[in-house]
Amino acid sequence: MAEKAGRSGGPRRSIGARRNPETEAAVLDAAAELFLAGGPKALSMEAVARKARAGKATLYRWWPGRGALILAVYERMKGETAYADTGSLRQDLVAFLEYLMGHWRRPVGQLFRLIIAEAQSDPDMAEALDRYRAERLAALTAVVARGAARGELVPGADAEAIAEAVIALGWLRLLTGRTEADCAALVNVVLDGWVIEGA
Amino acid sequence: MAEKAGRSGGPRRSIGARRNPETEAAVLDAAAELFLAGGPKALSMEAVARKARAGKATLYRWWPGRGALILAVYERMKGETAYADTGSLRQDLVAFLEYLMGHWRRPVGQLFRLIIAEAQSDPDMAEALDRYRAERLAALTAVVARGAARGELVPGADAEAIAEAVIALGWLRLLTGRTEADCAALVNVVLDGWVIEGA
DNA sequence: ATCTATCGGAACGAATCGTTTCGTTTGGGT
DNA sequence: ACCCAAACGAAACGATTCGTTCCGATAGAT
Repeated sequence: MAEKAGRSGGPRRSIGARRNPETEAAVLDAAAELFLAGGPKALSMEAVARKARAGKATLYRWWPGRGALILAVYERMKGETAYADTGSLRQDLVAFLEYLMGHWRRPVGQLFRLIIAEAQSDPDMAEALDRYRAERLAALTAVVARGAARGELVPGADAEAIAEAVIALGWLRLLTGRTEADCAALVNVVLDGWVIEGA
Repeated sequence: MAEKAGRSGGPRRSIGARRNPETEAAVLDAAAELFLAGGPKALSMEAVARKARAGKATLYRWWPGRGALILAVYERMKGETAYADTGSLRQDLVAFLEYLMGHWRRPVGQLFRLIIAEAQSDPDMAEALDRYRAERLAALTAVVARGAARGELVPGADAEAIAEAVIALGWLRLLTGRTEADCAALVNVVLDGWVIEGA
């Protein structure tokens, strides 16, 4: 279960007046394993410290609280998001949504659900989530704008609004546990008003 | 602060082998006041029992846990949802979304955010939320279908998908603290693909 | 009159939180 | 080469919450 210290069986010691990477890794490993095994409430500072064989003082030295630790685990788990460029806006959006849904069917989806949940009461988490959301919205807006530049959309279409609607559907499906979806149909609802069918 | 017992200053006693409505009211009042004053984490079973001058055993007798208590408070705070019938589907949806957003700008919106958050880790809460969401989705789907029956939509339009998209935008805005929105624009993004403009 | 379910109150053990203290380890500044 | 500062694990602290379990008192139901 990788509950032992970094290398050998002995406990990790200080490596001097600087942060010990083994400790950081052990803590993040422990947090991820606890979350995957027991869900959100299993991820407590106490439990993480125990499993990682780290002192609580060490945890609070590097992560201000549970929220920061969750974010750190997420940053470590999430991969790069791919934004396809198929030449067709519709296909690009379907590919994005299918990637997103597939991604969220994995443990990282549960973690993202937890982040959204925590953000409803933790201001720091809310701010981090908002940054992340804005970043994703900007990237997807660029995809839509690219399609518009190719002349795929009627004039006056609001690229950001379209991107936000796609993201909104993704969030709703994630939060209500319905990530098995017909992504093409979901995209159609949003997009059909704006595409030039003949194109 | 209405922390005293129901009528006079004396503590509430049992009124016999049946539930005391004053106790129920005092508990729900206390829970609502604690939430409004101190946010989600202020609403603990302990604090509610203290403020309501009720025994914890009494709380757990009537509400299995924090989740059930939150739901009870929400049921008491939420009003009837109005579904306008203006004769125009677009106006109906805009009216719905404006009502929803206006509603959510009030404390009940914070409470609904909390319910969504708790539902991410509490199965009972998730089930209650899903029932509520399905109910709202059905009602809004009926509004869309009514418009379709009036011939406002192109044939083949998926009323439920359109309704879900509108709801998804509402949720995203609520969860990210952006309930001040141009509801007409939000509706347009979803609806423009399906309306028959000439109608 | 007895039964029974409720009420407030108190206490319980367990768990978590966030902080603090302690002794040890070791790199980096002087 | 020496010593200080910082990181480390471990343990303990008081406070809070949880969910349960007793208790004596109350008063409708039978």
